[in-house]
Amino acid sequence: MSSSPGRSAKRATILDVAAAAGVSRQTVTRAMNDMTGIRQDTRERVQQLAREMGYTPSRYAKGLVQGARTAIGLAIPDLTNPYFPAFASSVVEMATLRGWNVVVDDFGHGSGSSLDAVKRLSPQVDAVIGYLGPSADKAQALLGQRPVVVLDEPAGLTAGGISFDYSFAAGLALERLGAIGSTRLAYLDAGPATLLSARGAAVSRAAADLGIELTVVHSRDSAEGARDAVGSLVAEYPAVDGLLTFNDLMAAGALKGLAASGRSVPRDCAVIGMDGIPLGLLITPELTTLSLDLRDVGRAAVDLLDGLLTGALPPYGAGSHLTLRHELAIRGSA
Amino acid sequence: MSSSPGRSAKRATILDVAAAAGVSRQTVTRAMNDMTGIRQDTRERVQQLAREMGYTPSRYAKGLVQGARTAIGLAIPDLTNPYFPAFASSVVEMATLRGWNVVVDDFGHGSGSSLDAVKRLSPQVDAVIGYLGPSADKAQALLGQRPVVVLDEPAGLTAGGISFDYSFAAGLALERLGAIGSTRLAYLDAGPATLLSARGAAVSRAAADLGIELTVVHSRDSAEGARDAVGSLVAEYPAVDGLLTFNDLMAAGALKGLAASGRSVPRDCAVIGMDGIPLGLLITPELTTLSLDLRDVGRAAVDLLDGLLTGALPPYGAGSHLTLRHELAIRGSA
DNA sequence: AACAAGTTCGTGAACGTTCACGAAGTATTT
DNA sequence: AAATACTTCGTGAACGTTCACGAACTTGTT
Repeated sequence: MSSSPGRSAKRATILDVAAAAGVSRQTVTRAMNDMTGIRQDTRERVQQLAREMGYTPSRYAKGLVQGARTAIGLAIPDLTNPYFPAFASSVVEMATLRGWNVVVDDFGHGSGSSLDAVKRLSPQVDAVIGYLGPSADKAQALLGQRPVVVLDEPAGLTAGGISFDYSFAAGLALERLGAIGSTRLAYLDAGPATLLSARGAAVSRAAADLGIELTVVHSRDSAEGARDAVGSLVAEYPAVDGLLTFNDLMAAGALKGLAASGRSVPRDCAVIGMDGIPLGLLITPELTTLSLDLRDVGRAAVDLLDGLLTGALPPYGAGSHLTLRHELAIRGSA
Repeated sequence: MSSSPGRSAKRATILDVAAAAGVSRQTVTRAMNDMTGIRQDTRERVQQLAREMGYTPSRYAKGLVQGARTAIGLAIPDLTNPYFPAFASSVVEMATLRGWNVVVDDFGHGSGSSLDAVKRLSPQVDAVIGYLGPSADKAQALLGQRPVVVLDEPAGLTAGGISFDYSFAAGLALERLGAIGSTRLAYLDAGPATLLSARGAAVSRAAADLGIELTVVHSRDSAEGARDAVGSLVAEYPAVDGLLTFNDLMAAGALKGLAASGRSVPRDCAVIGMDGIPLGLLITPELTTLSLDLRDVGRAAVDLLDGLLTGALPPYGAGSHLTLRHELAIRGSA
């Protein structure tokens, strides 16, 4: 059926090219890899022939004999949320510095869970860094001995991990809101209303400890979701004068929601985001946020993985888990 | 020197595990891959042993015998510019649908050129999609027979390509600016002042054709660069009342620059961006832009690559190059 | 013309795994 | 107790490449 010329069947191998050129394997190797010890005209003839036959050396055979280049997998929930590319960018940079390749899998297209991502990644990589969520332990099991660095989950489930001190962050935010006189506070969490995120839990606890009234509302993890949720929030709870959000993207949406409801930020209602992505500096007002240096996070993840891969760091041991702290970046919104 | 226990030296192979367990290769294979035909207790014993010895099957050997999974490389100038993750997200999604893996390389860390990225990618992938710029032909040479889909470059240099009809886009933008009464126009290009980008050339030509006055200024391809450049622009050319930018990120910066200079958008000066990234909806005013459906771009790139890989599409032939058109998304800024 | 030195090329082995098949052992039936 | 069926395991071959080494050919020197 296919009218494509002499295709399919099987890929051409080095032996096919050698036979066609009337030379040996080794000569073809020399021609393809620009090695020495081959006459110029044969080199060109072989290269030409290889091109015509559509020959490409098998990276598997090559890797087998030459020893492995290390490749790591990066499992990301949603490249559409600007937090993750910022993180990914830093991981890719640090990995490239070490000569590693990075295979990226984005499991946010409704196409599945982090576990599916790890399954797809598994045959191609020596290790994984990712936001794997609660199924991190299953991912580790899937990868066997290969190290995994999980972000934003409790220690111990995987070989390595990085988490964040949300109690600390929540304290900073509540302190700031108190300082500027906000007393009727709300927190906008990501995810279904039935489930409180780790960030949400920390904020609730911190508020309770300080005896501060806090309304918790929920929306999808997106700017649009946040905008709509904030619209409902101010309708039901008009007195709200301080808002903390799950992340910066939702804070941006919240800003739009507040504007649509005729509230001025920060005069009527202060807003604090979380994570400190560059987007925060482009919106109006500029976003006050609990900031994280994403380059540091990426660097820390890759450093950890490096230690795990070389064996310098004990898996599951001390030093293989890191806790980072946000700092408060005060800008226009609170 | 290293005090890590029994590490380094060489990776454990399947034979090491087999010897340690007193069984054969094949039995280890059966244990590791959860295959049938093995007793439960030997399976567990082997798995346990493998874990202790730090054994991980070589993906090269596995790939060699099982036949290749296809992996594609994605070469991106700068993951920090929100345009590229939006594009990357779509490529990753489409590739995942086909069961491909995606190796991402970001060459924007000052660490080098697109050619370096392709060099790093080459040993790991079967094909490349990327914004390779003018050195696309060299990249193709590097990859030999393997297909390359280049974005935003003229046809013919590589096996496949996708470009954009900037004349058409420029026409749309100038028409809109005319319709809302802007007559003293400026265009903010990315890159050094000595070089006019393809986008810039198209805008200049369109303006000349229409007999419209157009001032061209330059800045780095970043929001900050654009903000500063627009500050200088309004200082030197106070009458400017319409601004077109290289892309949306720079438009966002321009908006900040105009605000800092006390100009109201769109009243004092209208602004039109390019590419239609989601960010445009989060800033104030919402950005009028020459919009591209980035999911379409990613889909088109992967479709093209698929055709080239299977041989359904002739390399360098008709149908292996696509030209897409922007459409005008009218929002608040113009 | 003979020898040395350099250039060009080819052959066996190895990389680590899975596949196809056959051998041995164990349970089930007659 | 023998025959059968099933379970568990092992062995040769193959995947496609590069490395180490040696053979053949070419050129230069005495």
